[in-house]
Amino acid sequence: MPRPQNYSEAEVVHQAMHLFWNQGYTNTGMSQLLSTTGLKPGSFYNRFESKKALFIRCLEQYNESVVGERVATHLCHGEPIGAIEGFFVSAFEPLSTDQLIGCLLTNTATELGNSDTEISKTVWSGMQRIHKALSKLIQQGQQEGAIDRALDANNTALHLLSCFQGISVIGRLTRSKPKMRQLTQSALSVMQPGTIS
Amino acid sequence: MPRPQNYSEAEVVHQAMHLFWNQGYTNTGMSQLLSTTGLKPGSFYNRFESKKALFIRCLEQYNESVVGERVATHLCHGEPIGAIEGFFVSAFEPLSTDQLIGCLLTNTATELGNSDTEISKTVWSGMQRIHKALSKLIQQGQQEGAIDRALDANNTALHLLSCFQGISVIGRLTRSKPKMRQLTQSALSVMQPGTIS
DNA sequence: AATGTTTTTGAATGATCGTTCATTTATAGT
DNA sequence: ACTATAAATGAACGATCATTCAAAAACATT
Repeated sequence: MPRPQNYSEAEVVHQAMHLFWNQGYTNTGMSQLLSTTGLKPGSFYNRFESKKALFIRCLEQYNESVVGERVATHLCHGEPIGAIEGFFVSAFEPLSTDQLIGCLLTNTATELGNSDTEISKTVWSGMQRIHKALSKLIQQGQQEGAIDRALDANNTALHLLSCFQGISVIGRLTRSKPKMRQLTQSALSVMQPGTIS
Repeated sequence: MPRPQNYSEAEVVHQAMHLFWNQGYTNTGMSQLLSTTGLKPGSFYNRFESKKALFIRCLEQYNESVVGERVATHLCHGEPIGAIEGFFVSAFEPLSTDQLIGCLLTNTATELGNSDTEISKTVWSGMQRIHKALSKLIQQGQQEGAIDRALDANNTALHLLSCFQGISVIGRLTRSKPKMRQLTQSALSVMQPGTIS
């Protein structure tokens, strides 16, 4: 009976996510959001409560697809240190043009982490996802003997998460892949007492 | 002969810098800039070319006063590792209410590093200041034997700079001083083969 | 006092911000 | 065909954005 919806909601969220990823929340206007997705204002507000509500959906989608995908691909099997390296590389040297360089969570944390608690919570939950997977992998590596047992797994995972944010910042600024590669190695070196950068 | 200027240009830049530091460039509007500084539009544009021009002056001021001050205070004398720790602490546990938590350069890098090359250059020059001071201090520590001679000083300095950015991101998001403290220790641990976090 | 110079003032600019709403359109069931 | 339902459409909203400009005001010099 009703008129059918002529767009894919998932596709809209996907496209909006990439705009926000590239430009940030405030620097992405409704006009660009509408022109990119092809939606008209009425359709948009019929489906999404507001620009902010869409943004939070994009963050959730990012946590599920981008973060979730990366975690599942790199942090759930294989030799721990190599796995973590793969995780970093996937973020800073993306193979698919669909994946942008750097991290939406990093950008959002600095843009809005100071002012919007709802958004901050969503960003932090995504980061915790990474933290948990890293911590688990480190513990596993310690059991296998690949990682120094004297390290605190949670602290080390937090450190790696923080390094990830740092590389994301440097990468966004310089776009230097050599730097990002070098920084990844430095980040990993905390787990490898023998290795020197 | 001319009518005298009834405000301090340095004070205006100082106040604007703190607004940008807190809220970011895009999220700080001219109306707030004017009400905080007490300037009227005409006076503002008589003195500063544009909002962006003022922002760049704020970045330069930040590089000179905040970064320069921190570098001079913490990274130019004393025992190297303790000095670097002091540098981190000063940024994440500021004593003066005049210093905000985190780093304007970090926030600006993620907000505009992707889109504005002039701003990016100014941000990067501030970061290079930190990098150079760190590198010099590391080399000094290596000569004194306090830091492992096998480390590459430039790479290690870049790593510390990146850690600094990462802590700034995590700090802005969580405001957790224990986390920032722990992360500082983890960052320093690369230079201390014996120490374990 | 009158003059010249520069600043201050504050109203006003056009553009864009995010959002609303009345209307039209497309479908499935009667 | 007609009806009921929900979506699509696009003009329009008030608010705020950064910026401009003509007029008034304050000083040092003459």
